Amino acid sequence: MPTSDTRAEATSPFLRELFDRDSLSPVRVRVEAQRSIYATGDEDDALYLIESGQVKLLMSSAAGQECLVAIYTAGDVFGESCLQGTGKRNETASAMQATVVRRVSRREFLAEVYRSNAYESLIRHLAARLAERQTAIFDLVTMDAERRLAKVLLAFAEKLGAPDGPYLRMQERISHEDLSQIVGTTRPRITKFMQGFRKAGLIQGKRAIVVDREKVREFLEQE
Amino acid sequence: MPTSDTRAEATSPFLRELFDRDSLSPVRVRVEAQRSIYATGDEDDALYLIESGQVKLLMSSAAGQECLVAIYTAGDVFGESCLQGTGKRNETASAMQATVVRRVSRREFLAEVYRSNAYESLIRHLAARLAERQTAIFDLVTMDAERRLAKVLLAFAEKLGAPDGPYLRMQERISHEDLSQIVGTTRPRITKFMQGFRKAGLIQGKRAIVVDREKVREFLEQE
DNA sequence: CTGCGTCTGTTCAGTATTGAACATGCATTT
DNA sequence: AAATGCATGTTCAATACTGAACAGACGCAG
Repeated sequence: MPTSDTRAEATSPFLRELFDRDSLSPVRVRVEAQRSIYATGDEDDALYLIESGQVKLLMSSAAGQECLVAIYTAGDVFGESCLQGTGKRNETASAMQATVVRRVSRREFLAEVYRSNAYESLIRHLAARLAERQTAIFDLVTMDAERRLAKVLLAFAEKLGAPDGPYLRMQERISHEDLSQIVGTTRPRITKFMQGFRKAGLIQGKRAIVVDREKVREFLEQE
Repeated sequence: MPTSDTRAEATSPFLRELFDRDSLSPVRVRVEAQRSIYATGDEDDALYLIESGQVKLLMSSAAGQECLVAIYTAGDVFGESCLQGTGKRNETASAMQATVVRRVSRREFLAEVYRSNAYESLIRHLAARLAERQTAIFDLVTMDAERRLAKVLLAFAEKLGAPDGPYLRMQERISHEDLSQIVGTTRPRITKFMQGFRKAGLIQGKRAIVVDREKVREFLEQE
């Protein structure tokens, strides 16, 4: 019974802390909204910590098809794909709003992991991300689009939302367009589902989305 | 343009070698066809090397829905999910035929990685698996079922097949049922697609599937 | 060589999903 | 306040997909 936070993953504190070490010399980079930090095919051999803002990770095909793999926010580390050691990115990281990141090269990062004997933590982290992706695959194969959307909303609410009675209030908006690229369906479909959810009381509001944790869980339970 | 071997992943030689070290004391286990090596919820804290046979990794829900995440064969290492350190399995590994595996506990495995200073290799391996899963997600979100099937066939042929002219001949069969759980569609659908592929010359034969690498690639290219 | 079980082939009605088009709403700029 | 631009809402015909049911083929154990 997979219940992981599909594509709204938390970063383990240890990874975050690594970026604070004096021995590292992270470069602080400010990125405009809609600008990419790295793109498919780039030779970018670094990891990033988000100081503020929001970043989406997307894969795309030559034909222009896109899929949103994950969204990261302040405190998250992303760019682990460089740990493959191929030197090339196979996805694009793009700022969803004005964002500030700290950048550390793979070599420096790994050297610091070595110095602090933190390999097992890093391995734990990667194994956990692997499990999350695996759960995402399971969801795509076995659940219908509506359910997948509910799950994604719940995941984001739990990651980004502030408690508000039985609700979780999300400050950051996610466009229907983005949601469709996460869920794997079309934009009009998302609109329809969202309306249904609103009617059923699973979510509330338009500007800031407010999610009723329990009701969404209930919806996901029912066969 | 993701082109990884979706769900037919090769194991890096270094991982395989680790299982040969004298300092490790792997337990050799013989598993009957259709028996599971570990199952969802099990407390199984080990990695496995396949000596002979074939293993499928599947995730399942309480409702009985299943999804085939990966297939591993002789020489592959699986069970990395234990590296999360939760002590519990969140997927099931099941022998598709009589299979012999070598089992090494996580602690022993990591100790050996430490002794041989091979952390970076392990990290590379995990990062690569992560990228593969990511590609699988992309495929599920952006491609239709027929294309996904073509891709899966190609991946397996390249992993398991022996060259035979322009073809790759697969000794091991994969049932339509299994394929449907990989691709995320129904069994009758797979049958239909396979017939279409046969007509178009992408594949040949019934017993042993024979795949025309080039033709399948062509099919995948065409938008 | 017979029966059994498993896998493949086939059909189909019902449903879900796509993709394209157009309409509306809501901020931001001028 | 009008104009602009972007996100959401709405519709619909065409298509893809599901799930269930049944038939045939094949391999294997008795």
